[in-house]
Amino acid sequence: MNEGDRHGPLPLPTIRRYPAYLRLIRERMAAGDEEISSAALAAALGIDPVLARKDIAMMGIPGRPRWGYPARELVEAMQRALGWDNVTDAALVGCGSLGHALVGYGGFAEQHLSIVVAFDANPALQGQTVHGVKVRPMTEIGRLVRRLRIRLGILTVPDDAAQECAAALVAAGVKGIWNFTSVQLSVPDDVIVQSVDLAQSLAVLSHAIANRQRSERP
Amino acid sequence: MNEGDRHGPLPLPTIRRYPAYLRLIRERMAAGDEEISSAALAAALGIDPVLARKDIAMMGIPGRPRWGYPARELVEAMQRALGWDNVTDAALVGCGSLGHALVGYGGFAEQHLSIVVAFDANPALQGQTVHGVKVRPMTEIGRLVRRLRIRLGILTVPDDAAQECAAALVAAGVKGIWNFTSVQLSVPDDVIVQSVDLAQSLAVLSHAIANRQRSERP
DNA sequence: TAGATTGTTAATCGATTAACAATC
DNA sequence: TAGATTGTTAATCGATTAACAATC
Repeated sequence: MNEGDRHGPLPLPTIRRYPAYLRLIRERMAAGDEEISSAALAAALGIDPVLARKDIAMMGIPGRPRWGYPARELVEAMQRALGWDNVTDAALVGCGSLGHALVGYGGFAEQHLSIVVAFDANPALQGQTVHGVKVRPMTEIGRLVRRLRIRLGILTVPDDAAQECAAALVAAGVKGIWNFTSVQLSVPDDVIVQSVDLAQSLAVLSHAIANRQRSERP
Repeated sequence: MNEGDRHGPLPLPTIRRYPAYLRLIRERMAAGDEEISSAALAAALGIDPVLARKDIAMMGIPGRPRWGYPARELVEAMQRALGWDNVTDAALVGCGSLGHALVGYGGFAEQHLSIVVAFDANPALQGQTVHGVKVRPMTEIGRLVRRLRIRLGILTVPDDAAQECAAALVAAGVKGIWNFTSVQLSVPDDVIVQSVDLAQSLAVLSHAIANRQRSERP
């Protein structure tokens, strides 16, 4: 069955693989390829080729047996699915070292994400410029986010300020929050929170290391 | 069935929830509580209480009907499962802005992770001190990591240096790599890679935002 | 034609949820 | 005792893998 532009929400694991597919396809296009096989995509991600084909089928892009899939169409469809066909303006709240790192990270351009304002509670930072972005006081979140019609907030404040800042972003009309704190934010149903939890990630790694060691010399 | 100290690898979703459980239990202990119910744990994480009970059953800690689970025992068992009962020394490779942010991040102390050396290819950084950690040239990875018996490497270099640095860490005896690049590292079977992929996380968020918008005004 | 690759349907697997029994 | 909470077994659900047909 070809669902074509069904435009419904896609399975999360599929979505998570799209950026890696995109990276590889762009590389291959730069090298002159116009078509790419599910085997090539799968090899790059370390997954089974059928899985790659399923992920592609979700977008309704047909492939040609013996040739593979049209690279350009794949890129366009994946970018559309991810909302990366337009630039998304974002507001960063919290200009500590992690906030600095995110503003300075060049990789977001590829994902059409652009941090256009930054906020911090520290008066010493206010007015300063971080990688071309001016730091404003927290009290201006409402006014500026609303005026710039920003839909995405990036939260890199200390844990104890997280809920309060999230509320300010939501009140200003943000529709999604990229949460780098370890607080479970409470927001209205129509706002989406995506958390990057370093403790979670580290837990998986250290559990695996600790466990291997135990089984090797018990 | 009570599996007790089975010490086998636990399901990943369970492991990922342990840090959040730990955070809450420590808070409640600080407030004087000595027992905690599965309902309290579940509420803090936004999950079903049975799921919390299953996660606890994995460690073989019995609870008391009408009382809950013994807080201290939970903390000890979870820390043991995560390998957080001892301090883990780590080496950081790549002192760009993200590397700086990680060295400066205070939260790792809670997880008994300690960054004890840092490396960078930039001669201008070498010899400088970042939050008390001296930056060394890349060429010393082998010697120092081996001498300090470091088992965990943190990779925060540009993508094109990632595989090379990973190989150096592995050659020096590292057993796990916390990978902040977007490269799929190839390492021997006995080395574990845990990746923090910001593009993946952002993809989930922007897909959700883009999708809601489409369904609201189609 | 032969062969590589896509596409589809069924089986498996793991995690979560539901239902209910056991216990303090 | 009554009631809250733990503990266990079965059902559901989603994603991946396996098997095989279709197609250029």
